[in-house]
Amino acid sequence: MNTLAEENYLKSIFHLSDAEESVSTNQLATLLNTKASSVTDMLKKLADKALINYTPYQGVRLTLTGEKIALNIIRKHRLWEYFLVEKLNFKWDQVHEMAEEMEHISSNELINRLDKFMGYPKFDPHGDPIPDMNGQINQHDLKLLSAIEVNDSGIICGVKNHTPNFLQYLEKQSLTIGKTIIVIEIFPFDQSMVLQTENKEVHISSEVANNLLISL
Amino acid sequence: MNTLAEENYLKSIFHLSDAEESVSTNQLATLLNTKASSVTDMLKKLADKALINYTPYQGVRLTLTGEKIALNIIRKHRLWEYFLVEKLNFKWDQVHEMAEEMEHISSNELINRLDKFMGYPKFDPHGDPIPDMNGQINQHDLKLLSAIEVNDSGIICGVKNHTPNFLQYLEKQSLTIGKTIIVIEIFPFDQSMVLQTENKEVHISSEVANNLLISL
DNA sequence: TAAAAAATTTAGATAAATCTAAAAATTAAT
DNA sequence: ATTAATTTTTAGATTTATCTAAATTTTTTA
Ligand SMILES: [Mn+2]
Ligand SMILES: [Mn+2]
Ligand SMILES: [Mn+2]
Ligand SMILES: [Mn+2]
Repeated sequence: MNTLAEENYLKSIFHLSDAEESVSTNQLATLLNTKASSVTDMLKKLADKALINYTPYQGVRLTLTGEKIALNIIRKHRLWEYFLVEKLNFKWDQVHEMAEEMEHISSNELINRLDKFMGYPKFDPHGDPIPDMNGQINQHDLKLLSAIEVNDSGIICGVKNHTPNFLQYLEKQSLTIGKTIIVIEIFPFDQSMVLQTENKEVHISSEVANNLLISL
Repeated sequence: MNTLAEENYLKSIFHLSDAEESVSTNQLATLLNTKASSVTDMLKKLADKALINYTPYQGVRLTLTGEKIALNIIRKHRLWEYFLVEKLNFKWDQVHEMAEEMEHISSNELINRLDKFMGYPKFDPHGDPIPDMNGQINQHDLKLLSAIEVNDSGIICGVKNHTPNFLQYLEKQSLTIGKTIIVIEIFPFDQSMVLQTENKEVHISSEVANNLLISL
């Protein structure tokens, strides 16, 4: 149906999209590790296929069809990540690259059966919601840890940064999905924070606080 | 490491190889649904990479490195087929095309964990042996049903033809892996056969007998 | 064993996805 | 409101895997 390159562009456009602004050529070039000229070429092709709305120099938005396809790829990515962690016992920092390949396995029948096999999980190992077969996402609203106050408490429900380094750091500090934390102190100098976790106090940088998603 | 096209060529060369003769350009073109000239181009590339021994006009053989790679792809193919049938409840005639995609997922760590997860199966849903992580195959020697005599009995252990049509036919006749059969009669006119299966007599064509592998 | 047939390779093109360098358009700054 | 900086697009190449048509080599047949 669509090539591997096209699928990766659609997924990236989806991830860069927000309600207000359209996605720029350079944003895509950065995320996809490619050159702006290559992006322009691909945008023309995706526009020809009616998967994006593209006005030269004005960036792009996904069409409804394009969004459906993007959500299906993300569904596959997250279900495979869940499989790798829950069934094959990989750590949460090991699965992203494998899922980048597996998300392109084409069969929807396969992914729907995998979904059933695992009991229809709602979130992937990084706390990201898994779209259902109709593209519906169970979106709960989360706050960045850096946006909450001293004495507030909450549950870690997601990460913004998915790099193995960050995930390994969190694992080591027991700052993993589902853990409850309380903000004990915020140092105004560098916005670093002291957290009370289930068994100990942890001092984290603002960089870390900026990449942890909390449900209050 | 190797491209998808390269992997498919290596696998095809492996499947077409036998002890005596080398594999010809045309054999590969037929199996891969491509043109002889395309095959020649690829053979040069694989020879440059030292994955095959190629003498123009004389066909090819895999090098030891090439064979290792081919066996690893076949291992992945068969383990994924086993997964699809045993864990996701697909029928044996539904899994081949999906496995054609999945065999190219690169991680060996993944495939080794999948192997463990499933309890180190020795044969895929079609009775084909699954190479272990060192490329060792548990080869038991099977005979074509068409090569055995009246009153001989045996167990169905494999199929030579893997098309959905053939597999669906076998399913319907209860001629599936593990079933015991006895040859009741062979008609000299067309080499068709009457078999005694566990619950009934079945009359099969020589075409069918030519594609069923039996252990005596 | 020479001609005919078949198999294989070479030459030259094409489509997809990428690149560099240059041109054009947009945005920001004086 | 010009000029300067930034962003984006166009033009022209490159790489990979294909293809068709023609040339070459091998094999078969008479
Ligand atoms: Mn991921
Ligand atoms: Mn994830
Ligand atoms: Mn198969
Ligand atoms: Mn099989």
